[in-house]
Amino acid sequence: MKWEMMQGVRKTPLFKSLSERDWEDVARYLHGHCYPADSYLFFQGDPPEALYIIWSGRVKLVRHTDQGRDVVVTVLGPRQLIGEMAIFDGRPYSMTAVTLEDTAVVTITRNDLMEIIHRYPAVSFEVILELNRRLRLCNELVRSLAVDRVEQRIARALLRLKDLGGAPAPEGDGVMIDIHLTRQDIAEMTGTTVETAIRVMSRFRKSGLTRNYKGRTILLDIEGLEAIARGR
Amino acid sequence: MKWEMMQGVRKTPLFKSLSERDWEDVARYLHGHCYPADSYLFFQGDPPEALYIIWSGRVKLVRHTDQGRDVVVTVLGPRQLIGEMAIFDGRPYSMTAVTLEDTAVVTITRNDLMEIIHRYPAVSFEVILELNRRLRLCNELVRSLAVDRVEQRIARALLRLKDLGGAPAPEGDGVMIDIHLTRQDIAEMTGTTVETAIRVMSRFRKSGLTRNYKGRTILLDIEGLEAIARGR
DNA sequence: CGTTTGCTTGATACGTATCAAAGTTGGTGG
DNA sequence: CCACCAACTTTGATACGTATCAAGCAAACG
Repeated sequence: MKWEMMQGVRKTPLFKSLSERDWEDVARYLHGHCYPADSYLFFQGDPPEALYIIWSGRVKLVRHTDQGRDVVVTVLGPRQLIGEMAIFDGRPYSMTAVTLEDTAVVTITRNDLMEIIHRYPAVSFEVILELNRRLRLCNELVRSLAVDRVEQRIARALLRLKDLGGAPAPEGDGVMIDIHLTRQDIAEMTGTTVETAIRVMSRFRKSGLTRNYKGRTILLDIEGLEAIARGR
Repeated sequence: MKWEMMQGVRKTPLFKSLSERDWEDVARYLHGHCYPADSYLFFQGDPPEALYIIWSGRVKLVRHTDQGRDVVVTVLGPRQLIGEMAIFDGRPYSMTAVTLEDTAVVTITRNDLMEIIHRYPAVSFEVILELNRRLRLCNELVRSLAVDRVEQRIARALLRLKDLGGAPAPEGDGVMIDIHLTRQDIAEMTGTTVETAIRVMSRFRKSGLTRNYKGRTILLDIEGLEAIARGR
């Protein structure tokens, strides 16, 4: 595995508190992999094999339902973990992980991770913090789905995506969400249908809140979107 | 604190793997408290003081929104933890905890718990498993809110409540949900309004799926409810 | 008791899903 | 370079589920 990649992983919250010596021990368990866009890291229902740490690229986590409709629970980027849940309790992955772009990851097998956790309490504590973070985000999502209208939920989703994949807009001003997402993805993130997502998005565009640029969305009026996210 | 209470807490997943000696050490940090029905353990926004372990009774966790509407994220019963999230990352409680009945709890202050976690890795691992469980439930809730109709969500909620507070029906057959919940609570659990919750509940009753008994709900046709929960 | 709290029903309005069809874009191979 | 195909986007018409508003009723309670 490339050296820079190792250094990146070493600075991950999960491992940052390890001493140099302990880190060298842990590093032996790491493996590097690359995936092209639109490939699957694992499927919902698969037995948990490994923990993934994203090095570069983005991955979406999709929850499938009995009858067709999917829910995109979250999109993850560099330094974030995938598959922790299944790893710890040993039950099958509860979602499918799909790359949105070319993606490089570092993996640790379930057995190795378990060993690491029991050997290094500091890692264990970081895991607790990470699960906590996820739980807070998830609760927020529940609240939003329960009480907000589609318009608010989409505004919220855009703002969240800006934090994850925001970059200065390539021309003019605003912040570009540099992640390839279809309207279908946005619909599935916000629990609505493609058509409704499209209608809302173009309403945003016509109001000057956003702009499109080569398939990406540029946020022009963050405050305006925040006002909508809060409910007008 | 009463001895039987201590024994109960000792058998909690969190502590069950401790040796007798370690347990005696940990037990010094525990405190017992009692609350009448409809009282508050803490409010959303309060700084995190303590972890609560329910000894008897039920507690609901409510998330307040900026403009009035609330969401009941979950209902918890004996042996379950409350407040872990806030404890670990130190941020304010993200929800309000309200007792639904007379409730006895055991508490551990934040500082003490942190110390315990760092001293006993086994406890730490149990915490990870518990957060995991919560996260899975939360994701399931997200999926349900995103794609299911109110009828399905309420059916699901009833089935979940049965697992939490189910008891053989006192007369006739069926399973009684022995938790005092208003229609308002059910509405807030499923992200709908009182009126709609009432309409759905009485439709269930008229179809012979449920029955009312002194303010409690008795589930008569579990399979029928499961069919609705899966979407007809 | 009167008052509060929770339950119930009905009429109406609005948001969103659904179905249908056409326009747009990007990529592939001839 | 163009033609073509598939995937994605867009718009419109309509139907349905649910929220909202309004009012009456029952049970619990101080």
